[in-house]
Amino acid sequence: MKIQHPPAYEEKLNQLREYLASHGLRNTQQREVILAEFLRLHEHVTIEELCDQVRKVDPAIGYATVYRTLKLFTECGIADKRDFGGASARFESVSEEHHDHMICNECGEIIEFHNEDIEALQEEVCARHQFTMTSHRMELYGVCEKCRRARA
Amino acid sequence: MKIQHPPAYEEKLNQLREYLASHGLRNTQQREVILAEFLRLHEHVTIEELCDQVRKVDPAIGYATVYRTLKLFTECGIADKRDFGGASARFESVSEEHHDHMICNECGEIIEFHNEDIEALQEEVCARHQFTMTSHRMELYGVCEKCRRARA
DNA sequence: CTAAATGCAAATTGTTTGCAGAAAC
DNA sequence: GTTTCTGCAAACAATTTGCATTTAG
Repeated sequence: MKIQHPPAYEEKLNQLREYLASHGLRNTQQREVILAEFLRLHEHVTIEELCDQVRKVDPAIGYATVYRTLKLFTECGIADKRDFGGASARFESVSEEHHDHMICNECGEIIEFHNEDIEALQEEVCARHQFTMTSHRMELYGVCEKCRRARA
Repeated sequence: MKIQHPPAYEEKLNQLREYLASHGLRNTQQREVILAEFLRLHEHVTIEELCDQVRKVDPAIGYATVYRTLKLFTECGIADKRDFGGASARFESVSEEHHDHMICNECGEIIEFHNEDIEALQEEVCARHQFTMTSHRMELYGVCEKCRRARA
């Protein structure tokens, strides 16, 4: 049985292997499984969600390994740790195009968006404060269209 | 000995009392102490920082009470829970003028700013997605002027 | 009086770590 | 072979909760 890999898998796997090689670290089955399932899952995954998914492929993989592996992914630029108020942190895969989030307070839906004008203004604000920005996050909280309708 | 109260204390205390009254809750000494010290402390306080401060006034007040009280403050619109990556959450007092934050990755300094143009664009983005925004947060991470100089 | 609030300690939850055995290189 | 990695369980840290006691209304 041939395993179906998610779209960017090969590319990210190479990225991972390069990082491991150049840091004297080793590649393992677990890391490949976690990478595949991480990429397969919809964005903004919780460790717990990811763990559940990973265990469908290999039930022996433990929480600690998933935590350690996601930390590794973050270091090598594959994943990004995000944190929307909820109890546990969320991770998403790093993509070329940066985006921000709208979060529905009612159903929890997360909508991504990107706005070049806002980004430009952020740069401007930083320049004014002599601040060298390396990253940013913006989250808009509220009620999504669906929930607003459901209310009425 | 007359206790010196922080600036907005009377106003916020009224706000608190109104909320308590209208919800069948009771006002207590502890709540007033915590309110006073919360307002006195610089913004973006950790529960632990606040607890230490509160205990200078009344050493018997416990962590649990501070936690419970800040949750209460959040509900009645006096405090706002923020969360910049660090281990524990931070609270700041709700002020009329909304602001966002720049956080220095090196020294941890938190700089506040406000930009009307960005706010307007956020509204625009929401409108486009039929999203009803109730609040938002924006954080710019990077290196502040002081640290950048220290590097060179 | 009565219901709500407090303080304590124990419980929970998310995350990290130490260590013996397993797996990469 | 040697060193890193894994899985487990124990350790940790932040936060919450149960309960007997105190206190506000």
